[in-house]
Amino acid sequence: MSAHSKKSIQPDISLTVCGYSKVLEIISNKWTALIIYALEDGRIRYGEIGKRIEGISKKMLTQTLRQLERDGLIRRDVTPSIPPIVAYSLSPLGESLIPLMLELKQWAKTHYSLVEQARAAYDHSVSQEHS
Amino acid sequence: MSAHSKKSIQPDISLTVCGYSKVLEIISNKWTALIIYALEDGRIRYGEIGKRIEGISKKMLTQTLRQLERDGLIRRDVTPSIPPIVAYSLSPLGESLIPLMLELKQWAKTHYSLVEQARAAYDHSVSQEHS
DNA sequence: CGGCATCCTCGGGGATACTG
DNA sequence: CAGTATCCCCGAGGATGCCG
Repeated sequence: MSAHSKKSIQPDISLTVCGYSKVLEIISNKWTALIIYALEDGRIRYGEIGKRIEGISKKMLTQTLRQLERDGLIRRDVTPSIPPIVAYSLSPLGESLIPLMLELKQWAKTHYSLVEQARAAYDHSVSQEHS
Repeated sequence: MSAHSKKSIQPDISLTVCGYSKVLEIISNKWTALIIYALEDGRIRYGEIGKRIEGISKKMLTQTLRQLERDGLIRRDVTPSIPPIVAYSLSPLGESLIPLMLELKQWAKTHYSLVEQARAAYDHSVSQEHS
């Protein structure tokens, strides 16, 4: 290969390799961030999470919790009473995400209004040129 | 409201309000992080981005670039020659994301192997209990 | 209470072809 | 070169119902 040396550029950025994407793959599901947020305060029961997060269904709550558990970010403790009590809490690995998440929130606090301005300006200029 | 004070819990975590989610909504599209990564080195042409990112189609490249532009994170400079030259670069707002992204990468570097271990352990224990 | 099983919809995103 | 325009498919995720 490359018998002719036109200096062909090889891909050097890949979804499965890029560190950015690997973390986002973990925390960017629709409800993941919300659940982590709910768990920040400490140990909390299944039902309580559902009540605190607006609009989440039991299906997605369970599914997202399972994923987080599988990734080792949260712990699931079952008290086998009737009815059962199931409480979730962040694992040490999960807690290591908190500083990261706080900076996400901080960025939003200081920059999100600029994003909204940019969107408004962009949409306006686009609608103008189509008139 | 709350005529009866059973201390009914109100949702206090919302997709549209949570700072975590607002940032993730911006940077968590499939190709967004990769493109930001490609732009970190500085001004770069459309075609070059496509060549550097493995597996991206022209459609998704254009579409993701448009979103980033709309959000004010990147700038698009056109030199109207034939053929045209279009170069993209991070805006100041986009550059403000870089420290955040670096920490995402750093977290992956130090913790991702633990996530993989947790996944393997979880999958193993699940397959065990179904035998 | 804390799930799991189903069904269904909607849109993200891939493949391909055309264009100024 | 730097895009549009179409068609199409698959899977995330919502709604609903049943269960130990």
